[in-house]
Amino acid sequence: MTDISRYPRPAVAVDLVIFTIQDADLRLLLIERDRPPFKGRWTLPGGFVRVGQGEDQGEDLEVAAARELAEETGLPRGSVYLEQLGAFGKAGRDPRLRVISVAWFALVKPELAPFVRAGGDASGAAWFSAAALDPDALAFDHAEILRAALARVRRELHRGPIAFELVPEAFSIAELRAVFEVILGERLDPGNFRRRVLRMIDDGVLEQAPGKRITASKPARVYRFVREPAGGA
Amino acid sequence: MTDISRYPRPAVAVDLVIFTIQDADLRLLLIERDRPPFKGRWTLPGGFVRVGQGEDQGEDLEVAAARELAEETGLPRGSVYLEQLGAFGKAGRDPRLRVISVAWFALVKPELAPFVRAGGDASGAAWFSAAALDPDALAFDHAEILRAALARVRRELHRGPIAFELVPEAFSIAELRAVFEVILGERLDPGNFRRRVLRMIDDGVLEQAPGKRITASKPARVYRFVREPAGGA
DNA sequence: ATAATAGTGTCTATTAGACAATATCCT
DNA sequence: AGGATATTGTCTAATAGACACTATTAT
Repeated sequence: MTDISRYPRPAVAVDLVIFTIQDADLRLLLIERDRPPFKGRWTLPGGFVRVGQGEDQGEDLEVAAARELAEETGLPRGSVYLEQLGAFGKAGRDPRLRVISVAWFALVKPELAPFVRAGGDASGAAWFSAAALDPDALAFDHAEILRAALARVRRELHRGPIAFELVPEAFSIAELRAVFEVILGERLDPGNFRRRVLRMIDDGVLEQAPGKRITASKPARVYRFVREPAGGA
Repeated sequence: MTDISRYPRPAVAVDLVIFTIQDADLRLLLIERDRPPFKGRWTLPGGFVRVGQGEDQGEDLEVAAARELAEETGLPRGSVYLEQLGAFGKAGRDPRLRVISVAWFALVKPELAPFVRAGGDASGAAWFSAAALDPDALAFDHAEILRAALARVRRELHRGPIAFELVPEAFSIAELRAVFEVILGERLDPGNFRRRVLRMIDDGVLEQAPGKRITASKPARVYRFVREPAGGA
């Protein structure tokens, strides 16, 4: 307890569970490892937190997460929702050395997803269907992290802004419902779901947006978040 | 990206927000710092994660939290509820060196609280009323951690096991209601609250316990969690 | 007897959910 | 015209909340 700078320290990393919606499917971005350990296996994108020397203490934890997010996706900072999941720090989770990872989940709006450099590139990054993927195929303890992320997203879907971060600026009720359905993994009644959304309009959370969404049949109205608070009461 | 063991690393600590209920009041355990920085100020109990050398990677993150909890309270492991809050890692949060802290909250059952070595001891530990305490009086960024802990406990009070961890094994409905009231900071209707609890009996979550709770007037029935699942359906 | 708290009853409003029916637009 | 989806309507059950009332015990 005397000289705290003398004790051995763990490396600290940030790992990201980056979700998006594509083809009415919940997907996440994975990276193929090109070196041992777990060479050839898929992992969550991530990296080490930059820690300075002496006076400079380095970057904030959240800045590290945002930096990795920008590096891995190529998307501008602030354009993607980012929230901390928690710290994962079992001994031995990285066989090389002691690493404590702070995990985050990110939500990429579907219209941005095509700009993410993933796919045929040499980047080694690709989108995977969350439903089809076996978490245990991931390297390190990333299965545990992924499961926690899915549980968290499902749990907060009803209360928080999660669904709205996975839908375009202006969205139809059916599009929002599709996000709910694919995350929860169950069909929702269109009529009942519509009522829930309409109630948010009464509450001043949403408003009608200009334009309509062309579908296979009758076009649907589109909605968006209200920008300025309605200044009620 | 080549030799990951070469980069500077942060120190990693665990900090604890240890709650209990005493005198119908939500309290938390604080420690008075006996050295700079922040000498004489109060802080959340905590300590550094033990990281080994070479083969030995040291203790799990959760083990570190449980160890600190046992050390600071003197209570046996496993007797106190412990849950992770998240990682706090702003640069400069500890002026001495870069420290990333993983915060946890703990819930001490009221009948155990008297055994915690706090009070007149030389330990420098004491219980503080959560309502009366000004979080900004705490050292480091512990105000932020405390606020997050309070928000989390309030948010999960309705859904999770939190309230039941702050009440004796066998508890009256009024005692459980008092926990809700002191955490939420508002009065709850006794009749309506009772119905909520009774519904949990229908659901097989609670059952009547032997004995009664003596009050200033009419004694109250006491309840407890069911041990064996009711094996229904 | 009285105070105090346990416990019950009742009424209203809100919400979720199942499900049917109608409206509107594309092809 | 026919198919598909948006949109509306209706009914039931569950729940929260306000509030009045009764029952039981300590003093």
